[in-house]
Amino acid sequence: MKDVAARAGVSTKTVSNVVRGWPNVAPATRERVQQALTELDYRMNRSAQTLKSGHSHIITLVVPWLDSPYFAEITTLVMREAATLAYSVIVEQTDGDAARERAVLSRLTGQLTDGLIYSPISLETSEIQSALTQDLPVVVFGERVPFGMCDQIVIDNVEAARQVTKHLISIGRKRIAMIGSPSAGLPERSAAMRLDGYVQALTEAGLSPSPDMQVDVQIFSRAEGERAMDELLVGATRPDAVFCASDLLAMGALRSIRRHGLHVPDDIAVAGFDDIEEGRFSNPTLTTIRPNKVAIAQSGVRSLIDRIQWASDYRHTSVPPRRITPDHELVVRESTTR
Amino acid sequence: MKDVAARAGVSTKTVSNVVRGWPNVAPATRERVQQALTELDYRMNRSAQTLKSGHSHIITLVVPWLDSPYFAEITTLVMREAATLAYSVIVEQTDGDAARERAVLSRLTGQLTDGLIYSPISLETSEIQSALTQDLPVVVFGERVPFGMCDQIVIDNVEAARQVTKHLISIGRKRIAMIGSPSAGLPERSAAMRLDGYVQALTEAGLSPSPDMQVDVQIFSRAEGERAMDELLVGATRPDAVFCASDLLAMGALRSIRRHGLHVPDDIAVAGFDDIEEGRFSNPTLTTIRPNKVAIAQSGVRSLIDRIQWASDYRHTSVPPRRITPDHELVVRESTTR
DNA sequence: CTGAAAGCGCTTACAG
DNA sequence: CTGAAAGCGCTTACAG
Repeated sequence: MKDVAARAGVSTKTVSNVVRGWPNVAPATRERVQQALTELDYRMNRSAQTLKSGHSHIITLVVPWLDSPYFAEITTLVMREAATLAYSVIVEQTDGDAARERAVLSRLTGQLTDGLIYSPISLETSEIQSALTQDLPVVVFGERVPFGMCDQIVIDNVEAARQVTKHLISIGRKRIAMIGSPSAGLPERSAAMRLDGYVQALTEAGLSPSPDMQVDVQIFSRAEGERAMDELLVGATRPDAVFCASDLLAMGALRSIRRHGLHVPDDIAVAGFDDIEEGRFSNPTLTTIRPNKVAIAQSGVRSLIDRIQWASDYRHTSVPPRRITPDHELVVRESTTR
Repeated sequence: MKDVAARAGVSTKTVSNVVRGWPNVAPATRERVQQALTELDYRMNRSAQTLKSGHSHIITLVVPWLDSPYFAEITTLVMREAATLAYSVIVEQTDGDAARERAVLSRLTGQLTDGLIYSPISLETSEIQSALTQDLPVVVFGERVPFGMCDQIVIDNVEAARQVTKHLISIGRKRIAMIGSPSAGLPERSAAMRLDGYVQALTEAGLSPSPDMQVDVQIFSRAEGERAMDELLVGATRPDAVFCASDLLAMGALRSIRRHGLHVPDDIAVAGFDDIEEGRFSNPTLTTIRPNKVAIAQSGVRSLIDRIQWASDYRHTSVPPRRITPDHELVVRESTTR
């Protein structure tokens, strides 16, 4: 930058003004500086800019598993939205493990990141709370924190689960199981919400929820879905429908049912949750809940960047935490249609 | 750091020595500094460190699509390996679009990244070459650059395609089609390599490759796989086997075949490439080539970090480009087994 | 509209 | 083993 200034015969202040597109530079000066810039093939040193300005234009996205299709899709959309706002994205993976969720939080201040989009699975509210006192802007995806603690983006899991269960009832099923109820190994709050919605729908329809028909899992994976369905199929009463708390679980369930020589949906109807692309091509295609992932990603990124910019402009004032609830819809496919 | 130094009664040099774990600090001094560090809850300012040292400990991974299962799996593994070496990963997505692949390359110098793992799809060799003159360490995944241009990680696509095609021949198939041959819309070099291997295997077995049996695609997606299979099924001769250049294409092909009321593998055997987890649960499960993804990710990250450290230690010498070829294996599943 | 100068928080030869 | 000091490359009040 000093070289550019010398060549253009101005101070570095003016070069900086031109580079950053400030308006009050005389056209002739701007011209001269522009030329020097291109002649010297000037590239801004971002670490110097970051040091001085306090902003890296990098945000960090913390996800439990990037190779889970749902999170891969969300991550893609987050990156797309961040890119349009000129931010880069560092991705961190925790495997949903409490220790690693904690580690990521603890070593964040002073890192090269302006803020955090965080999808906790295992970490307790209190720990998240204390991490929030570092004055790094944070937006949380999901149900893991209570309302009012920080900005959060979360769909109405109870209502969505209720809808899909009602759909299973509406096609005449009576013995409706659920795979993916919460467990010690899976503290994910959304599992509990989805169980709530499922129980509500059954109760409203006069069907009594039975613990025998609810199988918990360690993780939302195909393998766990298959194992859980196996368990249901050796049980006393065979279900005629299964609501899976995620599409990945449903994929495993489909495989188990097939292995047992049964047919979907004739013998057992199957529904999932997430609307991953895989479910639009599986055999049979999968009925599911489609959360508005574009809205989730966009509102997450925008809330975060809002807060980053607000924090730097008005350090003294504070904005109350916001909660954004993207919409969702039931998508009916072959797995619940004759 | 100044505050810490004051509190411990030492210079910032000594604090820096302690923080960075340098050996030559007197135990008593170290002790005092450590205490001051914790009392003040000191966090290193990474942007200052980056500015001064020239290293951000961030690497950038450029992928065409993060929501493609293959790349999601690779990205996960890259991040895991980077984390063990204390590097963070910025992920950039290009959609396989030449303009965006170019953009990512052009705005890299001076960015907060120490190096690049790059998976080009569309960009011409010459353009990649010129970008390589920026002295940022780069490792390329895939076939897009000629040997010797830079470090690259690539499996033997020809041999792998040959193997899978030979397998289809070995189960008695005669009319073996291929989905995913290269096209203008899909300049991906690995598609060409896989076509080569397929043609070689047919020729060796005395079967003559026919252009009618090779359908190109715009992108390795489920939707394109379905479309391509539809095309094959309305053709003059119905294939009795299909080699798909990726598992995602195969997923689409399976759906098309099912829609046409045909059976896999009895009517048509199907094989893919990549071994994404989806193919271990699909109906039927999918025969495929399993590239050693752990090896790909690990050798990519290690080569890059090697080069980053080498570059800073011995600016004057140069290391010749390396080419690493991770192994692969054929995995036979239901889609090619009666 | 433009310049001179301080300073962001580190690292690192150079002395001692 | 430790300190004083320069400097990485920017940004930004403050003058003029």
